[in-house]
Formats: sequence, C-alpha cells, structure tokens
Amino acid sequence: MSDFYQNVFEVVRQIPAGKVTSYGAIARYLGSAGSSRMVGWAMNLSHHQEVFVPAHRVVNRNGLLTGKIHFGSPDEMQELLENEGIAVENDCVIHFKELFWDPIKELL
DNA sequence: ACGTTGACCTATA
DNA sequence: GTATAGGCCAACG
Repeated sequence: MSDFYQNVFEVVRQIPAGKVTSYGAIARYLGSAGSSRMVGWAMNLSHHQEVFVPAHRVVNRNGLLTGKIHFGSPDEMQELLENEGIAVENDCVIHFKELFWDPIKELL
C-alpha cells in the first residue's frame, strides 16, 4: 500500500467523533493539493482495510454526502453521522462549517 | 495501449 | 452569485 493511502487512512482515523472534514483538506495536508480525487480513491480502498476507517466523516467541500452510495447502503453513512450527533438532511451536513475539522489547523 | 470515468477542488467569466 | 472550464492521478473497460 502506498504511503499516500496509508497517510490518508491515518488522518481520517484521527478525526474526532462528531466532526467532519473534506477531501481537499486532507489532500492539502498531504501536500498533494489538487489531487483530492486520490483521497476519494483512498476511501474506496478503506473498505478493504482491516482497520475501521470513519469514511463517513469525510465529505466534499459543500458538506454533501457524495460517497454515501459507496457504503454498504446509501443510508448507512447518514445513520453513522446521525449516530455521532451530526445532523444530516437532504444528504447535507447541517452546521457543516462548525463541525468542520481541518487536519492542517487541528492536527497540524 | 488508449479512452473514459471518478467519494473533488480551484479558478475564471 | 451561478455557470463553465481546467486540473489532478489512478483504476476500469
């Protein structure tokens, strides 16, 4: 496994419960700014990872749950988010700005 | 081997 | 403020 994906999984794993982040933030944190799509591929591989990766805490810049369809069930992601106290409506994270967790600022 | 697609983001009009 | 274009790199057909 490339270090890139491993790093992505590690960052995603460090996301606190009840918080969310965006692909671009992770990509920028890894230094591969602009390659946010690779983060998405990394999430795709997260299912194959043995360790649990809270991919449901990762959403796009708009706070839209674009990758919910890649879960076991499209509703599973929303269920997980609501289970952590994150309000989700119309596939959008409510108070996304407040729940946003930037690895660059927080994790640094 | 080439072309298209994809869990995206930034920039310009 | 919305709309369109370009870029990025890897996987799939």
